[in-house]
Amino acid sequence: MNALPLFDYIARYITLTVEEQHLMLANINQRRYLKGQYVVQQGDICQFESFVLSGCLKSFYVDPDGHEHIAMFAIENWWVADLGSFIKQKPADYNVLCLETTELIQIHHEKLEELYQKIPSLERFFRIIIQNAFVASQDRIVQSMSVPAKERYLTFRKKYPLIEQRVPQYMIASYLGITKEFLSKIRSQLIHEQ
Amino acid sequence: MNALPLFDYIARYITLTVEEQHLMLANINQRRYLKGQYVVQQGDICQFESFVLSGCLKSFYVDPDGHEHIAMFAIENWWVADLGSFIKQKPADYNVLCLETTELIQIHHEKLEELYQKIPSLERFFRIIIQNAFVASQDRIVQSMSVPAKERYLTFRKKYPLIEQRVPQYMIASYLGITKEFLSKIRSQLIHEQ
DNA sequence: CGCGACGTTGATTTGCCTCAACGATTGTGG
DNA sequence: CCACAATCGTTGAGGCAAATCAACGTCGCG
Repeated sequence: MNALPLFDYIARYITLTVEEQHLMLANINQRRYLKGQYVVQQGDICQFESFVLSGCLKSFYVDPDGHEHIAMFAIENWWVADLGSFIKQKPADYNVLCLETTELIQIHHEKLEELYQKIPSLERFFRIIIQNAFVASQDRIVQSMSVPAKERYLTFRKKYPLIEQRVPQYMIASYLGITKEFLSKIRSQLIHEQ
Repeated sequence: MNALPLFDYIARYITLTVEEQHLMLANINQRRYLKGQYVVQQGDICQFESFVLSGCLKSFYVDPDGHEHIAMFAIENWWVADLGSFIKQKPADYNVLCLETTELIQIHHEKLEELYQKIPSLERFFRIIIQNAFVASQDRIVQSMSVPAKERYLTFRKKYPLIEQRVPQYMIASYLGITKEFLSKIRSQLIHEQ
């Protein structure tokens, strides 16, 4: 298992003793998924929090009309799960699907609860991670209300250049809350303006 | 100071010893605000996390055109702050304003960091709180993309009946991401269809 | 009473969606 | 190595949800 990127990432926020690192290692698993495979499916109970070692995923909701709405993307050094399903251990509202061959480190729900008991500073770690995610999520809500689609697209490109290069445009459109056709028109506008 | 509601609320998630409760008491303050007063203003550095003992507040962003976009409401037993400003100690993007006479319990940023050191289970408490808030925030994003305004209004009424009764409609419209005029039309539709 | 805050209603406009058709690129099997 | 099907992106015509603008009604309150 290649847990180094995970421990590096954790080390940005908290310090783990060697014993704590071993304890974690004993309670996590690495798993490889192929492009097109589901990590979580709507209706499943989400068993794992997953840390992305390599690859790319999307988490999305499929509405009753069959339209897909992307909640977030995840690439290297991101966490992904259906958090609502994970914390309440209830059926998932979201799907998590691999857009590329993807290596994940997964922590099972029960194991994480045990780890929280044994390594209290892990609570701090996840508090900080989720706090940041929450702030970003609030900002995205307000952006979607106050900023027109063209500007949201430009902001996305600036904020997530790595993602923009790796995922097809119709998924970016879905993330931005617009149709692929409309994003296409925005892009052609941007080209003609400059 | 009337910290009972706060301790009751905390007790839903973690158990504090008597000494820990005293330690907390020594590091929090109660403060009363009048209707119309700001707890945080855009540009300020947000110094406090505030727990609502009584009253009602809105947190909102004012865009460059002067339009106001409500990120959230807060009533009894909610927490409110500009979290992004609070955690990074940088100028706030949001305002927090009292809609009624409001009693808050406030924890200063520095004191909270100290408390985290001294009472590790507080990390757990806030992790859980913020996890729930994050899940709700993600759902709101997806809702705003997949559900038309009329349904979002009905969902809001069902989910937050207490808030709906206390705040003017134009603010609910702003929270839902629509204009007051359009919400008014939705309401008259709802009346005429039933 | 009169004013300010809030809500409503109607006419018009607009940002974005839907539907449909048409490239361009890629990959895959015959 | 070509055929042809997916997959992805583009373009245009028409439609709808929601915004804008403007006017008016209605309270509660100083």
